[in-house]
Amino acid sequence: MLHAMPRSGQPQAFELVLAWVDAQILEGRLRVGDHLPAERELAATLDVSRAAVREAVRTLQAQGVVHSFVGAGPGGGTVLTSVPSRALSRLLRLHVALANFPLPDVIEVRIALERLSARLATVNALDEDLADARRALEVMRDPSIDRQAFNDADTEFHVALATAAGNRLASDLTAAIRESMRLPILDRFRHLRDWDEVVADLRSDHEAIFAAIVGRDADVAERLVEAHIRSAWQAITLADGGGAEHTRECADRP
Amino acid sequence: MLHAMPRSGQPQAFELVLAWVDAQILEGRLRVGDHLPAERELAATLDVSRAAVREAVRTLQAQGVVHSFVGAGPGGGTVLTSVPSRALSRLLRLHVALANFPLPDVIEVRIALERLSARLATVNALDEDLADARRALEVMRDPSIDRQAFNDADTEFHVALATAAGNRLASDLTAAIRESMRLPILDRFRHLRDWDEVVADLRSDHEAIFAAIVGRDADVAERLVEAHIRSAWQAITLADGGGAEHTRECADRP
DNA sequence: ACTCGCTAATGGTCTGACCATTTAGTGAGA
DNA sequence: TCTCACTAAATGGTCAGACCATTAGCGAGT
Repeated sequence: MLHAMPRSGQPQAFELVLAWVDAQILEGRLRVGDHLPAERELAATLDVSRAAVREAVRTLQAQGVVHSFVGAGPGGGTVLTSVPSRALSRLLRLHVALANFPLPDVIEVRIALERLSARLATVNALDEDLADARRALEVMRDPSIDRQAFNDADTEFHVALATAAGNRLASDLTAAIRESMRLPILDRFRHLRDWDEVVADLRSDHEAIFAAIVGRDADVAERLVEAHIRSAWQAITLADGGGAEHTRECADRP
Repeated sequence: MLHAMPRSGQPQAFELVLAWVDAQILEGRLRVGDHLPAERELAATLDVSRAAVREAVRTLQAQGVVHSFVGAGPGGGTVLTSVPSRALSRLLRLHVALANFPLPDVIEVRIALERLSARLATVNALDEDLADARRALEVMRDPSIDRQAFNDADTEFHVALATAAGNRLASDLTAAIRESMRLPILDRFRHLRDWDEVVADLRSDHEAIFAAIVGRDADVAERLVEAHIRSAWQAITLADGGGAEHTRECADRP
């Protein structure tokens, strides 16, 4: 049910390797921090070529399950990791770019997740957990900040709240969603006419959300987060000069 | 910021290919349904080996972005797809198995997502959109149903609601989360003592949720969904005979 | 006891070959 | 002219074997 089957019923060579690793993980023989057998050894064990093993490793790497290091001894080899956020980010980003996930859908999910995070942060977060969020607020207070830097600090604020909430899945998804929307948001930011007005609203939204969380008012925090995300999205979609509508997410990386 | 850098500053060969594909997608030159250049051709274009291209393709495949077909002509080649749900499922399943995402965290996110889906389904879903959910309800009404079949119908019910809600990201995430919890849930099901009582509760929960949705009462639907998920989780975690606690997700696939 | 250098093991990469599958064209036969 | 079988080409799938850069560990020499 899980893996795509090729034309015939035979699993592909790299799927054999994936199935082997799956089984090891499921049966608890492989845990985070453990080393996979060396590529040549695993290839010999499973009677496939080393190329097949490497393709499987790439698959696992794309899922954030392993990370490879060159060199001999304990420092080298392919190790089970626990960094799913990068993998989630890349996956979401690609599918948003392909329009498999329409942005309005993403926004709704983002609201649901950040409402959860706001509530959890209100209940669980200690003061030092909120240090990152506080720092992001400081950065956004700078009147001379440019649009990209503001957006990055904005992202950091929301991700910091999600992290402070202590729910790993929620925070990783939140980070992934923000990352997936980075280019579309920057594109709309660029076409904003009343930037100063928008950024003032965003600033006060953030301050109010933060105050509600440190004030331990979960209901208000939840409500403010939802209102903030909705109004911000509306501001950069409806109020733009119309230039963003037909602008395909154009690459601006150096 | 996105891709892991190897030891030195040089990007790895397969990352060159990924970057190229990324750029094509971002600039709109590659859309869903389009063919990637043939592996040999792409290798020549980017001046890397075919093995490197294949590793990149495996990465993209793991992200649900492409699917490969053997053979010449339009029927063959590697094609951009839009099936992120399998990729999401596998990613979540692995990380749940590795305990990178603790199950209680997953449950909280699931509640947030399904509350959203319930609300959206109440507002958006036409009657025919709910046919799958209705069919799953029928299946679960069978008194002689075994635990695995019940769980599969249960999953189908929740996923059908999410699909009827019309939010692709929410439904894909819901499906992925259910899939990632399948083995842990089945394991706990197996150790349940008062199965008949639990299943009766689940049945009535589902019927009530469905009634609230067709009755267009979003608030009630949301509330019922959250209560249902919480009570079901509590029933299979707290009320089990203690056997599930130390049972590592043991494989039961054929 | 310390240092230097060698060796082995690792992943990273490339080359070149062969296979199975599929399409498209081509030619022989009706 | 049409039809069918066959061939050729293009595709991904797989493998074997080589070489490289990096790293850890060991051992000889000081």
